[in-house]
Amino acid sequence: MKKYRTHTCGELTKSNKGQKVSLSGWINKKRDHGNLLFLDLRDNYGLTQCVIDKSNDIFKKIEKLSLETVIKISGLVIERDIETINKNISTGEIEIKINELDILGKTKELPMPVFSDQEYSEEIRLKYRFLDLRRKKIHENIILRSKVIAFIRNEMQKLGFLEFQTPILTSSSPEGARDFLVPSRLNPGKFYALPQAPQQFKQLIMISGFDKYFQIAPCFRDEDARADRSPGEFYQLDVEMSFVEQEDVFEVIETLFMKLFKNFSNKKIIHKKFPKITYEESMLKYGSDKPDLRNPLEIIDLTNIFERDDVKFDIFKKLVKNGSIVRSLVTKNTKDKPRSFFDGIDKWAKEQGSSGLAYFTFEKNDQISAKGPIGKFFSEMSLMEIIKQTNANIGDTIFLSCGKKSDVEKLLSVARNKIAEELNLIDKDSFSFCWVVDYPMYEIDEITKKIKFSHNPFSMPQGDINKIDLSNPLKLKAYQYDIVCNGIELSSGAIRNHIPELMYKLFEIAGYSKNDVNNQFSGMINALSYGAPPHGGIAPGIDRIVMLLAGEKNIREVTLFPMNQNAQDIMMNAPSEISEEQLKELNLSIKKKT
RNA sequence: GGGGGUGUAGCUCAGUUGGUUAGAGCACCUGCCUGUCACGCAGGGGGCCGAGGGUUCGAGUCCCUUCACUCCCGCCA
Repeated sequence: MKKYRTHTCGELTKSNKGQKVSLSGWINKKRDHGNLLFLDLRDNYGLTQCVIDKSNDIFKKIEKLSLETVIKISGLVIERDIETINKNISTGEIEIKINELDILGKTKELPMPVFSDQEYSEEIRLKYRFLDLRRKKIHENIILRSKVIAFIRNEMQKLGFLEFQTPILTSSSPEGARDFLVPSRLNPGKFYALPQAPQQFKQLIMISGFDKYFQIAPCFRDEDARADRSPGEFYQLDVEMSFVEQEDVFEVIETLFMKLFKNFSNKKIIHKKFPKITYEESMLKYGSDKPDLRNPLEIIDLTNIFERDDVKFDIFKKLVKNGSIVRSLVTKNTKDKPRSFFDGIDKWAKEQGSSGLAYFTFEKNDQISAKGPIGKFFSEMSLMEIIKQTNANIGDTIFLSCGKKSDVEKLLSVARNKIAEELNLIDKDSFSFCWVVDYPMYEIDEITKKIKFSHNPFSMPQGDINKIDLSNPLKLKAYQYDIVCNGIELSSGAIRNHIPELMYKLFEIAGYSKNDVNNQFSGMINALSYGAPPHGGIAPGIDRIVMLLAGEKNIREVTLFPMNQNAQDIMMNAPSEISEEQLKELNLSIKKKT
């Protein structure tokens, strides 16, 4: 017989009736009736009710045990009377009549309860993460994460992909996020960088002839946190394929995601074939390159309306004359919504740092008119034109934002979500995937006004490779794509540029000389010169996939040991100071704060 | 770097217009209780009201500064 247990706490049923068993686990809950005591024992697998009465000598000892003590109990499996069966747990038909007890691990008074539905502050949860992780919901999330990763590995292998590990200590690269740096002892004054993604390595794997690669890859970026973004580290399903075009990558990912989401969730997947939306269209209709397609609202440009003489709304007209744009959102049949609803939206918009959202509702008595604070500024003809352009009906409301293009996009993008939430337009029981394609190769840096890569500098520009027109770089599109689900960006990817001469030209536009490229991407550019296959890939975020499947809004709910917003691990006390010896060995000195 | 929210018992929270000795539930301790499954009942211990300064006869409450956590913006090829 095993030392600690014959069964787990989740497996005994009435078919085990009469057996002498041993269970080990945590005391989840005690119900002490004075002469009779119930004790719920918990382990990874479930709960089992154990019972003891005062006729047993160890009754007094058990009474004194506090919750979360780890014990081993032995006793007989008893079938419960029908009226005392607990249907909520798998072992609810039976209980164990305790006759032996071993205390395996004592506990101090708990800083946070384990068995409770209450919510706790992040601080206490992260500090005592090992207690937090005993709680049901997050415990199950972490198990789900394990199963999702196992499933992905299995599917990828079935699709013919090979899993490889790439270096964790690598070189810093100039593009992209801030690097985490590691000083080199053997090379004083020099630093390794932790990979932001195995980008160059996965391309090198293709050039090495392995054809199809994947990895559950840790990625490190020293950027500020968000609810859906851990500070420090996260995991990607890193994928790269040789001799492929964009569509080949899409096919693999769609196959995998359909299976994955069907297997781990009951929510419906709205599109069997994921729709493709161009970057330009997405920015116009949704104000964002990660649209939530569960949301039926779409943004429509109405700048032209404010160039008409029969529209008297001078604030917008003046702005439009100076180059501003006007875009709108239409809500269906909202004429009976109280004034407080509309003013609430406007107030909210102002809180977002904008100048607010103007609005009016279409009415019809003798003629079409607009009701609302700015309604009087519009002639009937202009209203009819708005109705034509927006497909609105009488009774619908139109919200207007005016300003600089990027500001209008940003505001209406969040307003779209806000208004849809308020009107309950989003089907929370579904997944809506889409591809965002045709990203521009370059964009203007708003601060330096210089041309820079808008995404990945290694992407292949669209068009015939041999005669790509580089004279107007801002018009150049790349084979660069994102996959989005429910407004969450899961991944971006690209067909890579495998032609060194073309790469030099593209880098030159972004201000890198041939020498810069040779120095900063030496490994890659060198390898591309020795026979590189056309290749491309993608890297979906594992944490965000699990978040979606678990129905969580915060990435820490699916991460075992996350850091807090200031990138500290308050349980392990990281980051921490290091000794003088260590500094000396690394040739470093710390500047004292002034 | 900027903006919002929060901070009161081990935990989750209440605390009126500034006014007696700062409360509740859970947890902990003591007692009672043989069918509970969020067991019940009675009692008890536990507070630098995040910190510092100010206004006031009097501050958990008002003002200023500051710290921590969190959400958002910037940032995230």
